[in-house]
Amino acid sequence: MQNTTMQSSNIHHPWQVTPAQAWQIQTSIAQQAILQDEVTEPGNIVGVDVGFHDKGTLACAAAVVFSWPGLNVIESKQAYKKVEMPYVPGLLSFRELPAILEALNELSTGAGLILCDGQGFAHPRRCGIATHLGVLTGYPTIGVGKTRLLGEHAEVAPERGATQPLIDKGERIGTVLRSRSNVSPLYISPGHRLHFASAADWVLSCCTSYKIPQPIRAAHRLASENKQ
DNA sequence: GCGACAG
DNA sequence: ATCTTGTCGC
Repeated sequence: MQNTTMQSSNIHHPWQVTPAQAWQIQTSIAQQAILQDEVTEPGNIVGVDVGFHDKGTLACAAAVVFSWPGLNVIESKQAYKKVEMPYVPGLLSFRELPAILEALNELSTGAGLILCDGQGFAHPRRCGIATHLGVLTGYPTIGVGKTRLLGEHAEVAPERGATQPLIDKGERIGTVLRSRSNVSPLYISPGHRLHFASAADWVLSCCTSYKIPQPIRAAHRLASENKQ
């Protein structure tokens, strides 16, 4: 169906954009995100992250596939891409997704569930990097932030597994999760095809002895490693 | 106008 | 994100 006023050609939207263009794209993507639980047995859980090299001019994205619940590495790929956008709070996906999408394309198998560094729904326009990646690829995604972008929450108990809802303007936007006892908590929010509780459950199931879930931890190491 | 501000 | 060694605490 032809519609010349269509404002949401997601699949081919540009990556180098002005803030105004980014907001329009994010608003469109957010409307397409599904916040209902659609993940039962993921088959595998993929961690993705980006590291910067050559004084910040080159991005290296890594995608590491883990079995679940065994959490063993099944496959890992890297993709290098020149950095085209600066880091701007709220527009992280435009800077990191191009490289991440290439790394994901290198995988020989599809993803059952993807864990991303950063927020998902817990975003000003409810379109963090996890949401953006989920809607573009169709894969279930979860945003795992090491720090807060926005929202308020009560103090989280110090024991592993403790949680508190993350709230913005009276609306729930995520979960603050203590993934390891006595260590600063993670900010979890659904990206695509998952709800709040299950998103936190999946992340916790991937946190063995470290604060950061294994898939993201592995992707972070691979994306940031010094090569020579 | 003054802070806050994923990676 | 990135530049970087030792050190305090469970």
